Amino acid sequence: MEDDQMFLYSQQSDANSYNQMVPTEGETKCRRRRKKNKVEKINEDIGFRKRKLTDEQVRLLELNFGNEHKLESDRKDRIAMELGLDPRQVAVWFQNRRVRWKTKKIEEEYSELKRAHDGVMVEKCHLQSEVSRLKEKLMEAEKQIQQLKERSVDHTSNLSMGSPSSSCFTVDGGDPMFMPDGFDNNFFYVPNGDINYIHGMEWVQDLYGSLQ
DNA sequence: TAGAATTGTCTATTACATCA
DNA sequence: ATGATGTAATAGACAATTCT
Repeated sequence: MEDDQMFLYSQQSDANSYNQMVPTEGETKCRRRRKKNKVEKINEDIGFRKRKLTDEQVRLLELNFGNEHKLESDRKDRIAMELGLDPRQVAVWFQNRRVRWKTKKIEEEYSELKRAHDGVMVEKCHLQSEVSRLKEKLMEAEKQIQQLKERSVDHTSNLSMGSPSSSCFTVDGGDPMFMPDGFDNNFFYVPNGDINYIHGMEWVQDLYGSLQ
């Protein structure tokens, strides 16, 4: 029965039905909804039903498609002959197969992009939390620096009232400097003997600037 | 060389078969 | 019975190639 249907199909698929329909003059360019053509009407009249290709036919078509997605005329005729199909059927199968292949490829590319995007988003979250953590640390450091300055002012006023302090020293004959309790003096100590408080502040300012 | 015809491919859509 | 899905097939547009 299937062979009979194929025979009928081939009988109906005359050369005219393959030819490209050229739009007639004045015909609108927009797409119209397709109506049944002559061949379809004839097929309907004689009871022709669209049939699926056999597994073997599909297997061989897939094999050919795997080799080359495009279909030259000679190749189309040869495949059609081998499979007992109309060349037009082979061309249609290849066209639909290219569409499926392209759709699948787009889906795969989308999945890949989404995976990459998700990875970047996770990385972004990590970096944002790291920035928050560092900002908190910086604020804490600034608070401590402020406290140091305030104590410095207190010590200065105490000194002026004659209260000595072991944490007091001077830099190049400049203003007296004070270290807070528990603060390691060596933190600002430079081996060549140059004790430089200002350089220490610059380090903090640089750090702050890089986090802005 | 220009323009008509042909050919192949694409997108959009329809029609039909099959299955849950 | 029926809606969803897959796929064979068609229509129409367009570009490249061939023909006259």
